[in-house]
Amino acid sequence: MTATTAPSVDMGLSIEKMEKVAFILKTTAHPTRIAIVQLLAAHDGLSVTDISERLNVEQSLLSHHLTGMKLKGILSSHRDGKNIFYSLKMREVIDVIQCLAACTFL
Amino acid sequence: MTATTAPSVDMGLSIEKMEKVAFILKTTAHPTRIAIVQLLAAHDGLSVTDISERLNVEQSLLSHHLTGMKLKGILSSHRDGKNIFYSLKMREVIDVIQCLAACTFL
DNA sequence: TGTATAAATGAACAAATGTTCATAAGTTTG
DNA sequence: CAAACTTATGAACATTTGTTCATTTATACA
Repeated sequence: MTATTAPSVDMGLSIEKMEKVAFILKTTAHPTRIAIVQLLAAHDGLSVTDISERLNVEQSLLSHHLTGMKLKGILSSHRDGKNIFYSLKMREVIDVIQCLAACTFL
Repeated sequence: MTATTAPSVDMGLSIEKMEKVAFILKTTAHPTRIAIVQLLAAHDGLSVTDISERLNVEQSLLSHHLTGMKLKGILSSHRDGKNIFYSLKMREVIDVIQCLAACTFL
């Protein structure tokens, strides 16, 4: 994105809120990341290898996604021995995905 | 995105659905586009200049967003005289935005 | 201590996105 | 038809995002 001012609106959502919404949408809008959210929604606290195997995504790439999502507040993690376990921090994200997933038109 | 296979999952959402969800999230995940959706959710069928003025976004840039969103099935449009009026086609998108917008933690 | 295992990191690169600017293409009206 | 107005388009460019690969860091365990 190049230097630009956010659009101004008179309506429901404030600019800041809109940007936060956009932020959440963006950080989640990727097949792998959505799969991660879903997986963790069902089984909280999985190790990287767990996730990697279940989703069939290569270690390094997965790690990039995970650390990114953690950085952005979507996930949290803690080490236990050799493994690092990830969990959903921002559980609200699930709602959005379920909401869209439920759409019949898809 | 470079050549990659989508992650496989055993869970709720199929890969195709997940990609469609990602698609919707992505095509909407932008402050201006979210603002457009919101605006059209409230006032259906606005002209480009209308939108441009209300959102304070430059004509050409807005047009790019609008035609993109139309191309992707989010919006529809029809010409009436000099003006072209845009409306929300995929109204489900509103739900997602409202859902996120309502989140108190934002 | 050395080896294996688990995960993160960083450089390099490819591709997608967002933006700007100038210009074209329809439409109305004098 | 020409001038004014409304919207689209396309090239150029900057920025961001996604991916790969090689390497490093951290931990466990023989």
